[in-house]
Amino acid sequence: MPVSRSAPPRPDPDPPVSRTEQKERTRLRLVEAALSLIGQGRPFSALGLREVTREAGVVPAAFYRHFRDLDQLGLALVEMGGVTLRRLLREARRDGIPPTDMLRGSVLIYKRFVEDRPLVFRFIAGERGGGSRVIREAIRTEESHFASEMAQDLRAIGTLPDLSSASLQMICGLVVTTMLNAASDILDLPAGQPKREQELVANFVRQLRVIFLGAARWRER
Amino acid sequence: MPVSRSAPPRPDPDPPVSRTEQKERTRLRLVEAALSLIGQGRPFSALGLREVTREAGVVPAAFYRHFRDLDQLGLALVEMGGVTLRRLLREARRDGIPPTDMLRGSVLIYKRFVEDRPLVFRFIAGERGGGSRVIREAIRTEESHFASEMAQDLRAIGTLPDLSSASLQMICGLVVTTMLNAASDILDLPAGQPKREQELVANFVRQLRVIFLGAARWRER
DNA sequence: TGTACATCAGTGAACGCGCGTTCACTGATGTAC
DNA sequence: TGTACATCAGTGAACGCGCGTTCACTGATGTAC
Repeated sequence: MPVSRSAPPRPDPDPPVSRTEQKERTRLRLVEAALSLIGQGRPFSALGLREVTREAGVVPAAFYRHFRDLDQLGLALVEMGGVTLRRLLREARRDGIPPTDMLRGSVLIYKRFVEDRPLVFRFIAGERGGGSRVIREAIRTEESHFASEMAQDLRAIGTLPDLSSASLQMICGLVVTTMLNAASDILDLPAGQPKREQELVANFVRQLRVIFLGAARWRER
Repeated sequence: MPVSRSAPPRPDPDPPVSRTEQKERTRLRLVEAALSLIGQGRPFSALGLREVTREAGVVPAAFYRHFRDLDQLGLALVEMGGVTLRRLLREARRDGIPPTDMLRGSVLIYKRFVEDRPLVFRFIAGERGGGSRVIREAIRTEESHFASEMAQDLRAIGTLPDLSSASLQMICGLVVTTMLNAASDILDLPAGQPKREQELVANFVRQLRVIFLGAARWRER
């Protein structure tokens, strides 16, 4: 396919990739290779280094330019999960939540996130209980940060004004585990069962409703 | 150590082990070897067949006399978990629960079970989200049976009489995930931190209280 | 009860294979002058 | 701008090792007569 001789020099047909940039890309490919294998149903804790590099299309030794071992790659995935969750909150805050059905609104935002980055959620929900110790701990930390932020947001919009911060945190913790559990259930559905999926979502909404009903009646001491 | 010559023939010094009996014992040793490795912090999904047989003190090939592969051994562990949970309910039923502080009473029974068979709980809590598909599904099934049974018990003792069976089931589902999550947290505590542990248990009790408060206010439709 | 044969749980050796890690390398990108 | 050298992300080959699985076996338990 001949190219017009008189074409002006395009600024960046193949934009000059700096070394750091190139490195960053490879790193990302490793991370996404791991996610892709998780997506094929393999638990992260059972992945092999060679398996990941193969999927990423690099030679095994290249792995070590980016991570000391698989646990370190796992921690990068935890970090991604944390970023995703924080984006979720930010988006919910920005949109404002329809006060008429705040709960269902939040769940729909959440559902969109889970469907958007299903593999990250599968990773988090999967390794939360069953990964290596260091990864479990990292996920716990991320979860509790998320719960704290959620508690702050609830406080800011004046939900449950009578609760102490500690109680609000405790309740958000409960919400978070319920959320992650729901994600895990939804992701395990065989594709193309919208009926089952709606049921699961409805059940999830009901569970959250129970929690918030209880929270509203909660009395300190 | 000399033995009295006139000792009557003891009935079963080394009781005659039938072949089936012996086989059953070896099978149990395999199962417990897997549990022991889990107890050393390794996720079940990352265990190897040779690793398990080594721990059990048999030759690798012997494994195949008992299980087709590791997944089948995993299913045996799920089964054990189910049995443990059912025992838990039975015991709670038998003891009757002090009506004054039913919730804390139940939690203490639960805590005893978790401490009694920590490895089974670690396995369940760990593979629930992150194991192979077949094991995840088996655990889900076990969980939902447990939730149903719990719902029946609640109905029988007249708790939450106004709720439909579906709602009761939904709420028990929430209770079960909260329970398993608490088990996972408690088991990850470094040993000898009774203070942290009490906190976790207290938090767990509070979360259940919130759920039951909410359940009491729940109105169908 | 005693004997001869069948069963089969567990053995031990062997297999081919993919694993994680190391190493010296190469060649494109970056830097100094 | 041009040149000479430094850096270092990714390569390819090699290593020793433990893996899962197979196989013919052995010897104690079980069964038939």
